[in-house]
Amino acid sequence: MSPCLGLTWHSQFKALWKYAMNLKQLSEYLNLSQTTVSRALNGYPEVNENTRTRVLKAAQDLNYRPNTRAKGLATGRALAIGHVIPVSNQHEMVNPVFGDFIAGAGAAYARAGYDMMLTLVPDQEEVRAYQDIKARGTVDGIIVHGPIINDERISLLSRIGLPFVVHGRSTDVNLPYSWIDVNNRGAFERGTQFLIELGHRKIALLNGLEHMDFAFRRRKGYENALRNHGVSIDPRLMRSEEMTEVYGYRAAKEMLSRSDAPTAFVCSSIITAIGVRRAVHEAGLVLARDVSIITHDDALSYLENGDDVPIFTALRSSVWYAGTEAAEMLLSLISLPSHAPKTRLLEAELIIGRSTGPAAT
Amino acid sequence: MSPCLGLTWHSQFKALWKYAMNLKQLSEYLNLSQTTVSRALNGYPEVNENTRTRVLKAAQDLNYRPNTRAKGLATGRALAIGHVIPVSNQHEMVNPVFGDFIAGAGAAYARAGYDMMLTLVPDQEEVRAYQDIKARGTVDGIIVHGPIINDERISLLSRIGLPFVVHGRSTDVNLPYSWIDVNNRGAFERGTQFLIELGHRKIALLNGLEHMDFAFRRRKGYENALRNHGVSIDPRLMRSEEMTEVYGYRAAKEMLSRSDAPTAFVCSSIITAIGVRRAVHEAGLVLARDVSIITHDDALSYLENGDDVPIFTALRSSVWYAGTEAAEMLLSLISLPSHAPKTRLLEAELIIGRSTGPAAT
DNA sequence: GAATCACTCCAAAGCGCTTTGGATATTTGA
DNA sequence: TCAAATATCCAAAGCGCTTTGGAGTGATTC
Repeated sequence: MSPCLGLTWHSQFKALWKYAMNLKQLSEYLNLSQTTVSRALNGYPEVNENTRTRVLKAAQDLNYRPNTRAKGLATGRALAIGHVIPVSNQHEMVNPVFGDFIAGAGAAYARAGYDMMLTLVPDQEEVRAYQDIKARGTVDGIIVHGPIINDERISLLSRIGLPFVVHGRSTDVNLPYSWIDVNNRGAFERGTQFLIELGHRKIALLNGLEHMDFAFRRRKGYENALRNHGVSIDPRLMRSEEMTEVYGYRAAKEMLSRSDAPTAFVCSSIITAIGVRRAVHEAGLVLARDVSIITHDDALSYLENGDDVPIFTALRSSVWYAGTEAAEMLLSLISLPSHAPKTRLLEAELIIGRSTGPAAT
Repeated sequence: MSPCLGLTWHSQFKALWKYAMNLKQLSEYLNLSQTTVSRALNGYPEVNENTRTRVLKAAQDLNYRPNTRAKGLATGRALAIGHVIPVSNQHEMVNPVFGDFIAGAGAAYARAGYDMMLTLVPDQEEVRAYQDIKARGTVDGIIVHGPIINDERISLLSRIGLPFVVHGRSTDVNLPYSWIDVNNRGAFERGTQFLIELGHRKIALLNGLEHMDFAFRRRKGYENALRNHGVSIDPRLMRSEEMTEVYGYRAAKEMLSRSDAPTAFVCSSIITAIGVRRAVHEAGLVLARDVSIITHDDALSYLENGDDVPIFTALRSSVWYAGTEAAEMLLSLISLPSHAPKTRLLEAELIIGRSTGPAAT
């Protein structure tokens, strides 16, 4: 049954390593019980240090790793975090923000030995999807993306008892819950005020979809600034759409063709701002002189806002950083489930770039 | 032990649903064996149709879902696909292409009942990471992203025996393996030729990092076209970097300031092309008239290349589509492991937009 | 009327791990 | 010197599921 020559075993297993080895094989190879090997690997104290090093070396040599599913079954934990991305069926769009956020979070998970699971969920099926995730037990907690106003997912998840952290917040939800968010209202109020102080009065807002909470708050900030300075709020200068380049272009083109064209634009995304810039150029106007643009900037790695001198004057907040922070909040929430919800409000920096200037008189 | 009133049980379980219920409970509730319930749920024939509908209804009502880990342990399959994204440590950049690809793949997985796992891997640790994934058995197969020239991951994965599909190919790897790729060489040859036919002779290439296989092939295509038309290949007109906006801007700005400035640019990404456009404007030049741009376009949802009339003349190939196709290839590879590797070469469309025109004479 | 068959259903083993509750040496204390 | 404490190790149960190998009905066949 068990050949005595370690070497024989060794080479035998070595040859077999493509068919992942298990604890039983490893313990037979070591002439130890599975219990002891398991304890040695997991750092329990009741195992001789010599034995432990022997076990660790063998595990290393034979390329052993515990099977995730089995470990999960036995411990009741999945060692995985889920990211649930709502997908509108009409347009299966993936906000580029998402990639950077995930990259940040992924780094944190890797440090903690957690896996990351992605689930795309059509928005009609959300309730089912979350129940599903909970019941199937594939993850220990989830990050909620793209919260809308009064997002029912929050009460659902609290009811279900699945730890979660929201990237963003949800206006009108009164339950306590964990979130990390940028101060969107404050940022847009500041940005709009900055334009007003430059003398602009006709300031357009090219916002994201306003059932999304972040966009709703941004509009509030924009409106606050206008109100505080006695500038009238003109619905004709406000748009709310998916934040594409073409959207920025079209909206700006249309507005700039009016007799009472706006002299400044506040954009919710650098991509939209790029669209606005295109319209500005096409209209034969000059940025910062004829038309000013200020935009939110998520500091995406592929859309850096210039180098030394920023292209756009911007409200900057790194979404990559938000990702790592959200991940760490969730991990600590999972390890200390009794604790109260954590919240974190990030401030956006106002970066002065080359897209703003005093209003033409 | 078992109260007779179905109602009692029902409400009892209903109250408990936040603590996911299991097969044993469900079968006790139904007064059936676990075997029968399992078979009923999984569509095996040896179960009465009445029983089956009764089981299905109860499962639905009590919100039962089989535990993924347990199911995986029992079946030996993970019902999950892994996506491994190499991350250079210096710059943790996430190519925006990735989001769209994932979205496409995710749709396919959802249809097939598979989960999606993401792993970010620092490129020094790749070998370990893949062995890890195999040994831990968390996924049934993986999608390999961002292949470089002579990518060692391919032979590693074949050796390990983990089904995989590469998004892209790897020059100099001679093993058979499954991949889906765009005809990058052909596309860039066509695009460059298009510019030559418009009379351009000084054509710059703003490529991605050329250790990446796609970028290497694109350069080959570009060079082929120049050679075929007797245009000399000028290293001073060729750049190879991470495809950001700032890269396009800087490179174009520098080149346009020369006495023998290029009259056309071939870009590897629409984002880089946007940077070039910025430099062109800033130099007081007019697109299509003074300087032409042709770019690869991955048809990203947030970076649509205009609407009716494309902004850029482009070589278009939807990465979202590539994602769904890759996913389906992998799924079929997993279900029929004996089959030979599948390969799929997608052609990029040449889209004529408003960024190209005849060379100024 | 016994044997065969199709139809339903079930008990129990097993997937690979952790962990409980000892068992067996080895030291220690008085 | 013997009991008690300590240090190591182990057998076996259990996590929630699938699946093997029957068992128990009636209905059908000869």
